[in-house]
Amino acid sequence: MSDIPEGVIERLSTYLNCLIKFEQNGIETVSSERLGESSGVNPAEIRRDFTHFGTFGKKGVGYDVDTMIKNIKRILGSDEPHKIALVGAGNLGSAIASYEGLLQHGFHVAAIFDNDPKKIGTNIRNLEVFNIKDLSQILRSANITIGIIAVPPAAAQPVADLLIEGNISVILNYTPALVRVPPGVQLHNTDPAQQLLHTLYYLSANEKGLTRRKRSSTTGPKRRKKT
Amino acid sequence: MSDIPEGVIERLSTYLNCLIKFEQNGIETVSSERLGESSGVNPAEIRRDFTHFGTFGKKGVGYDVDTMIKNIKRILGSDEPHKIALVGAGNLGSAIASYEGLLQHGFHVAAIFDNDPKKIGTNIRNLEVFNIKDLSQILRSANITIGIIAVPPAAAQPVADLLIEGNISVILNYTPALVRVPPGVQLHNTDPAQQLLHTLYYLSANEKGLTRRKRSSTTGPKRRKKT
DNA sequence: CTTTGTGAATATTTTCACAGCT
DNA sequence: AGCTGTGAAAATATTCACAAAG
Repeated sequence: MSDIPEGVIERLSTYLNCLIKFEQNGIETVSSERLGESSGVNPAEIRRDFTHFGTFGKKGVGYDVDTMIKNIKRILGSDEPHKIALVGAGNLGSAIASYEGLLQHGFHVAAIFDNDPKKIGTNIRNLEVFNIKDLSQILRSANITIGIIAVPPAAAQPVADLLIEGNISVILNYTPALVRVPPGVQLHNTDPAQQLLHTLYYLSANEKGLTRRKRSSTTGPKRRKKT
Repeated sequence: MSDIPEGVIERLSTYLNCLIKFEQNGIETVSSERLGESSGVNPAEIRRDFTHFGTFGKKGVGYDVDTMIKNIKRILGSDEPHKIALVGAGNLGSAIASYEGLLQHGFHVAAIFDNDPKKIGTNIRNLEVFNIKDLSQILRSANITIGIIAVPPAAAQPVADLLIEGNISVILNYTPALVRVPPGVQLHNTDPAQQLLHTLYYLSANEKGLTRRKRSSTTGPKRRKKT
């Protein structure tokens, strides 16, 4: 039965962002066309995406913004809070710990780890920095399922191994290092260089006078023009 | 003639990363099968991806790692250096300025900007922090084409507007704010929350006992199992 | 014998276009 | 009138399978 394309899931979070924007502007109802404009996705595709999970719209009217936000959150699982272990208390780690976007979506940095004795025991955003030696143990006892690696690249794999030992489900790797994980663990690499590499291709195509364009969003929904 | 699928371009940078790893390990030749193992892409697809740009392999042998790295870099355009304007000299900005991965791929932070008088004039990584008021002007005179937004969310759109005024081609937005850009500017949102949202779906699917798995890489190559 | 490059076959995703509901 | 939900069509992408090349 249910085999939902990955693209659908990715677009869902794009829709969610747009819907939240609509909500903030006091808009209570949107048509797939309106949502299409703001998300850059074809309206028919939006409607079909939704039908994978049920029928949410009112014919002749559209979708209720509030309800749809709740629906998508429930589908994705962001209607419940999720705990994050943040490894690395440097600049990047501090930035992530203070990141508003995470809280807004129910993500909660539950513990910060580092191996630097000068940092261990200090506080970042009201959270004590723990010794990385205790990572696996704390992970298990606090039932944390998401880990963010924000350490120097050389330490990425050892940290990943500790997270895995602690029974992590999702790893966000902010390091340029290639990290290996066993099946069953979701790895997401978030390397600015990698992201920029794609765009370069389209950049040089433009300079050569070819037309090539890309709308975008995080971990981008794929978009190309029809014939 | 040339309409190269976006997926191909994305996979290219994945291959590049794998090839660089091979190179570091002293491996001089790879077959599409080997590259497939390490990148998680079907060997036939890799071969077809390459044929979009020419024929690079030796039958019975495979691909020369070194040559292939050069080829992909040339195709993407990362064989030449690219200048970046970094906006925001806080924790995140500092982390990005020190990011090794950027340099490795020929990206070079050419100027840092902030609006905080306490930060303007200080140095990060040997780079003076400039007043954001001068952003557009410096952008144009230094011919900088890539901008990274690492400021508080509320400032994201105004900063984007300044970048656009400075004739930017690519914007990497590290803010959870939705940023609007005119056609002709490539926008990439890099919001950890957004990235985590996708993974949640697969997480809860697992908890429900369904099998659902995802290999990954930055701005993920799509992978699903065949019938 | 190994591995590429590619026509042909499959599979998947996107889009059209419209019946049907409000 | 206005917009959803969806069969059917079109467009894309992936994979097979094998001839040709070293």
